[in-house]
Parts: sequence; structure tokens; C-alpha cells
Amino acid sequence: MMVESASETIRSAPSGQNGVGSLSGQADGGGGGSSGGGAAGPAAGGAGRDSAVGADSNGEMSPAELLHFQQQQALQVARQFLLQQASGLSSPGNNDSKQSASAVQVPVSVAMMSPQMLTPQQMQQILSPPQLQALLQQQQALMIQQLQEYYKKQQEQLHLQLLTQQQAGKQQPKEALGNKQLAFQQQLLQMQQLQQQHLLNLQRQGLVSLQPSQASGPLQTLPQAAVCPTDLPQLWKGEGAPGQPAEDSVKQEGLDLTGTATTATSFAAPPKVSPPLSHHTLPNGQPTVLTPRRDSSSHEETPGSHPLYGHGECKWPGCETLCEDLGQFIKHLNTEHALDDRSTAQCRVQMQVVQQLEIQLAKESERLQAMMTHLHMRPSEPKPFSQPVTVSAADSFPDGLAHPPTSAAAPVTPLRPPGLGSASLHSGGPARRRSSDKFCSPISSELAQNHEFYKNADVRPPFTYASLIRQAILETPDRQLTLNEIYNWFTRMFAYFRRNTATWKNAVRHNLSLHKCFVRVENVKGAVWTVDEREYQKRRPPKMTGSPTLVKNMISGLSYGTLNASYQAALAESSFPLLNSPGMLNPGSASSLLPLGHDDAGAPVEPLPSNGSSSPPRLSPPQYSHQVQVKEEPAEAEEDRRPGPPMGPPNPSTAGPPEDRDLEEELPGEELS
DNA sequence: CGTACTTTAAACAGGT
DNA sequence: CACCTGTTTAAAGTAC
Repeated sequence: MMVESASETIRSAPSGQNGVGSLSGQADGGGGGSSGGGAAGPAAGGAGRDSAVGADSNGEMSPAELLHFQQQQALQVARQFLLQQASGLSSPGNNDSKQSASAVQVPVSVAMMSPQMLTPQQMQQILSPPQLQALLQQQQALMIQQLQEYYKKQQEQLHLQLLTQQQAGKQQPKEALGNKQLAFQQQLLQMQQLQQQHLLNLQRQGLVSLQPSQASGPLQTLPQAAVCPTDLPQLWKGEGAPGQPAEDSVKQEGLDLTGTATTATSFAAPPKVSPPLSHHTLPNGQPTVLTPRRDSSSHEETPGSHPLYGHGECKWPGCETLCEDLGQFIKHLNTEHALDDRSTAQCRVQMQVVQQLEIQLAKESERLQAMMTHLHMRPSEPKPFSQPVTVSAADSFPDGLAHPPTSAAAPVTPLRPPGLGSASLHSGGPARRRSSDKFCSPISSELAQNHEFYKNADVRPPFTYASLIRQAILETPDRQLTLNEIYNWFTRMFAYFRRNTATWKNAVRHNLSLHKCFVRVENVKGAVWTVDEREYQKRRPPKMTGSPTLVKNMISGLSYGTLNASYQAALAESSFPLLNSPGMLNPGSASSLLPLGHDDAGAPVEPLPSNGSSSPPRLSPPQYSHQVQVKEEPAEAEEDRRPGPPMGPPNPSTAGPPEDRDLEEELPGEELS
């Protein structure tokens, strides 16, 4: 509801992108109608304003203020980190030594924007190869640590908050607090999830290796005391899939309340910034930073470990080469991952990853802030230690982090970050979600992985309208949809399409009409649209080597879940000529190497069809071409008739096409998440 | 530079 | 008449 209003304002956004959008803006290729092309960058986003916070705290602080202060500190740490990143990246020579110190040297505004403004290319130009590598590692290590600390802080604060409220609550009717607590718990869980997801991603990319138990380590100290255990599952499940297994188990893990009174202690606790990094020079002379082993990898990794080495294999994104020992690994690292196009490409992708994470973080932080701010303002909320405090507006959103303007309107539904998709969702999900058949329908796999992400994040999906429409249609059992149903699918699946309706709907219609692959079939009840797969495939031939385009597309739509894919893409782009030659790709390898959504993204690999041993198996049965049997009765009359953007409250129930079947096994479950 | 592909915008025709 | 569906045309960007 409230969200609606915001949507209007954006109308002209298509090109402008925003926050995240900027990513897609430049890279998007076809995607974004990016107005100014890449040029727009630097000047455009002057939004980032950063006010030194904390000044607010004068003399004595009430608990509430304290909280805020802490939170701000945490945020600042995070922000500082960002700054460091930015400055570190932009100051060529001395990344190592100056890392922390140089943060200030970059004008804030620049720093704030840089993550998005600094194009990979620029980076490349600015940095020398070894620097790039070293930097990357360093930053990753840094980021991991800082993220962890940041989360920890946030969680502690949340805990404190909860405790506070709980106390207060004792004097109040329980229900009064119920909601708030729930909200907090939700936020809390979200944080956990986010953190876990980050770690997972990082881990997956070989950036860090840690034991599951450790991963959740920091979380376990979490304040759950105030939480009614029984609430949680529901919280997360929400109206989600009833049958959904315990994909949420993760979150519950943190429930043991060893947390106790992190309250006051948390304040004194944290050693935060500038973790002691141990530098160390590799044989090739490249300075390498070893992560200060906090909690993560210590296990299986010997002291002389390398961030990119673990479990006896190279953790370089997409590599996994086995190395018996560190020495061998280093050798491998220097030979295989020396500075070349491929490495830099991967580096670029990693940058995007980082940026994306930051954005995500910013969003969540902002939300949290808002929540806390809101609660603080409640006069009815008697503070155990002191009187209610009103938080100054300036104070409440100290984070200068560049968050997409839209974030305010972001749906409140728990956002399950994308990366999670592949990782944790898998565990819980039915067997049908096999990655193996992903390559059959790339877009779907992409979507599957990032479903949640696109659903909640206001990011333009890196797919063309045509491919999206096709996807929508293919997702249904009948492989046919009315226009309205297609609309609904768009809004349901992508937060991005919940606004600018006139624009994209027009585009959808346009595409339907324009592309031969979309066939309109008259039906009793009107007309439905189907996909003529052959036609669809036909129009791919325009060979796009897929490489660069692909990468860009991937990046533009970058989302955690795709990271791996992105890497692969980057890989393909720069130095796997053989991969680029369709001939070389057998489906098998293709699937494992390029699990991305090249569906529209250039379809480099797309084996093609002629009958496709590999291609859409699912499609084979029904003649997707002309004789689609038109469903007599669109069934979800109620749903598709609904004009309003179905957003906020996930009311998926209506939506869910029984998908199962054989087709895109991905959507089904999530539909309701 | 030309071509292909996308996206966005908009006009217009039929239907409801 | 307003709105929805579809169809077309045109312009502009991007990638190859």
C-alpha cells in the first residue's frame, strides 16, 4: 500500500537506475536502456552524503542513546570499511600500508559512490596487476571480518534492544510488545541469515573456509532469550510453503540463548577496526595478506594458510584445482591465477559481489535503524533505566551508505538474499531442484537461484523481456498465459516490475506482438499466449560469443546466487576460447561450467536445439509450437483479474501455478516463500 | 559503419 | 468513455 506511492516517482527511472541499478545501467547492454550509457556515472550519483555521526551523543547517554550510538558505530565501521575499500582501490601504489589510513583521503562523496562509480575497467587501469590480486584478497579478508563484526554488533544491539523491551514489557500487556518483538526477531533472523549467506557465498567462492559450526558461531551468542521459540519458525515460514521442509533450520540454530547479557558488555567488547593483517610475500613477490584468523578457518588450515587455499584445493573462484600443500598451491596460484584477462575479469566480478553485498547490508541496516528509531520514539515505552528518548532524525540514519532510493519502499517481507538460494534452499528443497538440468533453461536457473533476490530487491533482472515472458509462460503447466497472467508473473517475481507498470507492460505487449516466438492462441475465455520454442531458439543464432556480453549481463543483474556463474562467465570471457566455441561445449561441461542464465544473456552456450539432446527436455513432450492445447479455463480468474500490483503481502497462495511438473523446478517452491 | 537486438514511447484499432 | 489487448512504427542504445 504505502509502497505504491513511491512507485510513482520513479517513472522515469528506467534509465537512471538507482543504487543497484547503476550496475545494470552500464552493463546492461540491452537491458537498461541506460540513458547515458556508461558516461552518466560519475556525476550522476551525488546523492551520497555522509555525516559524521556520533556527534549526537553528548555527555550522558540514556540506554537508548547508547544503543543508537553503538549501532552507529557499527554502521560506521561498516561504512569505514567501504571507504577503505574505495580508497584502497583508488590509490594505486600503497594499498597495503595505507589501507586503513587512507580512508579519509577520499572525499566522502566520492568514496560513497566509488563502489558503483568505479568501473572495473577503471580499476584495472589504476591498479597494477599484482596489486589487484593482493588487494582483492586483502579486501575480502577484511570484508569478511568486518562483516562478521558488524553483524555481531548489530545482533548484540538487537539483543539489548530486546531485553530492554522485554523488561519494559513486563509491565505491559504482553501483546503490546508482541508485535515489536516479532519484528525484531525477524530482523534479527534476517541479519543472521544475511550473515550466514554472506559467509556461505564467500565460502563457496573459496574466499574463506570455515566450518559450519563456526559460521554460525557468532550467531549463537545471540540473544534469543526474549524470543519465544515457537514464534520463530512461523516467522520465517510465514505464509510460505506449508510443506517446505526445514530449510529454515539454519536460523533456528541460533536459538539457544547462551546469549545472556551481552548488553552492557557489548559496548566495551569489540575490537573492531583494522584487524591486524599479516602481510607476507609470496614467492613471486606479490604481497599477500593473510586473514587474521579469527574464528573461521582455523581448523583445517595451518598457520601458513592462504585465504585462497583450503581443503587441499585452490579456492580461487571457479578453480578448485587440487594442491597438495601450500607450496604447490602458491605455485599454482602464480601460474594459473597470475594477472591476466581472466583473473582481472574474475576480480571484477568479485568487486561486483562486494558491492552487492554492501548494498544489501546497507538496506538491512537501514531497515533496522528505522525499526529501532521507531521503537525508541514510542513514548509508551517506559525505559527501565531511563526515560524515553527521542532520536534526532539526523541521528537515525547516519549511514551514508548508498542505498537505493527505493529501499524505503522495499517490501517488508523477509528478504532472503539470493545466494542462499542455491546453498541453503537446496538442502530443504525437493529433489527436483537439481542443478543438473539447469542448463536446459538457463534463465530459469538464474531465476531459481536468485528468485528471492529479484523478488525483493529492486533490481532489474538481467533478462530481456522476451526471455522473461517465455519463462513466465513455460513455468505454467499449460505453458500458456493470458496477458494479465504474464503481468502478474512479472510483478510477482520481480520487485523491479512493481513499478513503472505502464512502461514495462507496454514493453511486454510489444514483445509479445513483435516476436514470432510468442503465439497467441484464442481461447474460449479470451486469448492466451504460448511460446513457440523453435522460433525462440531460432532467433538466437545471432551469434553472440556470449562472453563479454554475458559477463555484463551477469554483472548487471548481479546477485549473490549468480556469483559463481559470474565467475564462470568472466572466466569464459577472457581466457577460455574453447569455451566460447560452441562446438567445444558439450552439455555436460556446459552445465558445470556455465550454469548461468545465458538465456538471453547472450546464450553463448546454448547448444541448440535442433532437437536438443540437451535442450529443453521438458519442452519436448508437448509440441510447444502451434498445437498447444488451450486451457479451457484460465482457472485463476481471481488472480489475474487483480489489477493492483500484488506486492507487499506475499499472497502467493493465489499465484502459485502448480508448476511442479517437469518444468522449471525452481519456481515452484519459492513461489510462496 | 552497418546490422541485429532491445527497450521505450506512442499511436491506433477492437473489445469490454 | 475508460480501460484492456494487440499491433505497429519510430527512435535510441548497445553489441558485434
